[in-house]
Amino acid sequence: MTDSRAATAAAKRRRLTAAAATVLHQKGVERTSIADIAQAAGVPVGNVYYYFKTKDDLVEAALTEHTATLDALTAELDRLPDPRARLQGLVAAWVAQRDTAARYGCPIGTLAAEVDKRDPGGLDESAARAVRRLLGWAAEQFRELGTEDPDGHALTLVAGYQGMSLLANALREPGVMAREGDRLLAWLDSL
Amino acid sequence: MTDSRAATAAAKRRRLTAAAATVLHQKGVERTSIADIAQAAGVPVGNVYYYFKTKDDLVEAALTEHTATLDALTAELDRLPDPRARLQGLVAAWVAQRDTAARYGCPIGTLAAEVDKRDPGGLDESAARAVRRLLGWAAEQFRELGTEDPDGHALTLVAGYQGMSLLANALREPGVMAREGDRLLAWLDSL
Amino acid sequence: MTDSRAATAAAKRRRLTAAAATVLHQKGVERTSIADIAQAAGVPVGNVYYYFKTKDDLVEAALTEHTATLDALTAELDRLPDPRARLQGLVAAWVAQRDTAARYGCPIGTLAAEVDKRDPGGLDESAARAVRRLLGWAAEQFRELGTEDPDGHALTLVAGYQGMSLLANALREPGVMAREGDRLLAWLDSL
Amino acid sequence: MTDSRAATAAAKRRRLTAAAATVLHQKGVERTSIADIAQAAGVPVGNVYYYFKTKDDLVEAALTEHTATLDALTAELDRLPDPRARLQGLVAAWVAQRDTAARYGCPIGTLAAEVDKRDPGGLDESAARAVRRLLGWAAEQFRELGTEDPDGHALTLVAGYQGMSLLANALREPGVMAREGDRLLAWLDSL
DNA sequence: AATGAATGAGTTTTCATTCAT
DNA sequence: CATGAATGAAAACTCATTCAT
Repeated sequence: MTDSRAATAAAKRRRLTAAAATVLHQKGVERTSIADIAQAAGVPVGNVYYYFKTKDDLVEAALTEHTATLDALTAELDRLPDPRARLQGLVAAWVAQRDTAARYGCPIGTLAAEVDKRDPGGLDESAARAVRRLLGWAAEQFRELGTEDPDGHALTLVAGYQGMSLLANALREPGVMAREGDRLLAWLDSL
Repeated sequence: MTDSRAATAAAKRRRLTAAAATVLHQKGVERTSIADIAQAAGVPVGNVYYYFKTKDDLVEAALTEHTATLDALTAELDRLPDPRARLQGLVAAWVAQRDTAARYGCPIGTLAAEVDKRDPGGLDESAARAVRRLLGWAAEQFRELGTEDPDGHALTLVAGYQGMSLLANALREPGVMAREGDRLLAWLDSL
Repeated sequence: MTDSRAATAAAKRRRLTAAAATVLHQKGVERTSIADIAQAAGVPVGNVYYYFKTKDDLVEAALTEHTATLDALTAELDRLPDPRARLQGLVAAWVAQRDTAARYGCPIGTLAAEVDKRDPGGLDESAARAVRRLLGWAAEQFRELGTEDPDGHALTLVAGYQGMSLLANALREPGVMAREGDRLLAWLDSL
Repeated sequence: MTDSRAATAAAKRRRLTAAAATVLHQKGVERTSIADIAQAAGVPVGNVYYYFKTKDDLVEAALTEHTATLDALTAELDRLPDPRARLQGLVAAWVAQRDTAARYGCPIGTLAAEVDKRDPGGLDESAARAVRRLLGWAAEQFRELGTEDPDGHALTLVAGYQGMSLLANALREPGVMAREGDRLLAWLDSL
């Protein structure tokens, strides 16, 4: 009935969003065609536009998806009692993703960089929001930790992550993630 | 005759390289057409192919150009007697470029990220080389400074730069460069 | 039950027809999508096809609707005792619509012109019929007036209307309607 | 050499313009694809964009072409000593085109009507200019004739032409052109 | 070497129409 | 009857690359 239809439709939208998140991350926004995403989602090209009016909408959905993934991770970490442990858990998660990072970079970072070159239209803001979400969570942990200038520390942490992801990617060396990850862990310990 | 021809030709190649470096940085590789670069260089489109066989060649030239700019900077810094001062001079130069970084990101970093998504063909290697050049110079300074693990320190420094550039760009806030720049300076002082 | 259903269905059909008449006039046949008409009528897109098998059918309905509007006007004018007064009433009605005409042209005229370019299929005939209806009514008035060649006079009158509507529209000047309307009134007076 | 190349290029542009003028008139702006025009001109589709950046540019070129045709006609008529004869020559030319008008309408009139529905972008102005050119020439003749309100008379003449073209087209009856043409000739005689 | 012009494949987007429920 | 969803065929436009002089 309407229900099963709706369920199918919602599922398809989700499939498209997931496909967009994955493919855009791996191939980059400009090198990914709508057809690529459609194929990855198992949806006919023409039908994609029923769910997303423009390619930019798909990029935005991908950004939102990556943000949601991040939210799920931080929600999980929020269950830890110690803010320092939470931050270290985050770093550990980053390092755990080292192969992906070395191959494709950080999803949010690379998307933000690409989106920045696109015609203005609010996409930059979506990317900035994703980044701020991460910064905000980190700052909250530093605040709970009692660190002075929690925003500054959050910036340092996230910049460290983006920098190590970019270098790992440029050099195709997952080891960079491990090395810098360790340094960040030690730094967090020292606070 | 041959000389002036050669001079003209060399000049054109240089103009094209410079234009490529600028435009590719500002608009991104995928959003820049050969015609864009040709126009910026004041060279007819058809003529570009006498100097660069493919678009990838132009990207490579741009990468080389940015590396050369970096080389000029480090050569300048090499005249300082103190390795610490040299590293701090580098950071100061980065911070001085904060508006550009906030607008377009670090040239080498953004190009490396974009190049990574392109079809394989050695371009990645060019980007990696540019990154390694910077890492190498920094490591040398740390070595002269007597720091243990100079490579690791270089990695940390450059990752810090790439991270702060990316965040400044994503957030469109030059202030990020200043803030993190100060932190890097303090860190160098503490070594 | 069946009655109210039928009533609802008939109402929907009427809403669609009215929406088609308005939107097709304002946006033009080719620039109007079925979705546009559906939305203007408050009917789900998929449902439109229960009432109109093709887009051409909707265009035809719009043409019929505009003809009906015209019929209502001429029926009203038919109550005037003097045929000359009826014709002048018609001209007055045209002039009263001058802003709409300057913005979108005469509905029947613009639709006829567009329909003429579409694949053959009887639509032309619908447009021609609408035009002939107007010509016929006018000719009848001229006949009652005792004018010689009433068909010719009708042609002159309607051509005058179509011409002034087209010019008013092309120049976006409602004043054209007033100016030529006055001339037509004087002409009718002179007969 | 460059010359023959340039000649070829200019010729191609002319061919495209002529093809655009013809095809857009016959099939209408919205029903004509770039491929249609390219084919009519014997030019590969992709190459069209070297000469005309957008479809709108092609429409504008067609409008200009039709205006040029009109200019050629009026220039010819300008050689007649009597302004009344010039105006009657214009009407005669219209009537001579009656089959085309009955089949496709007046080029300028139909283009103006279609262009009016397109996204704004100056095309309306091009159409209005074409119409004003005709109006201006006619007004000049009436002025020389010593008629009072030459602008008004010009409007009446051109509106008459547009109206009869539209009706002839809608009814597919070239006879309308002849009939109304005769009336216009008589009217000019009576002034 | 220089250069305006050509080419053809690819991309995003729109839409009339159909279908499954 | 109702309706959200599907589909596939265009269409406009872009561009790296090549070619004829």
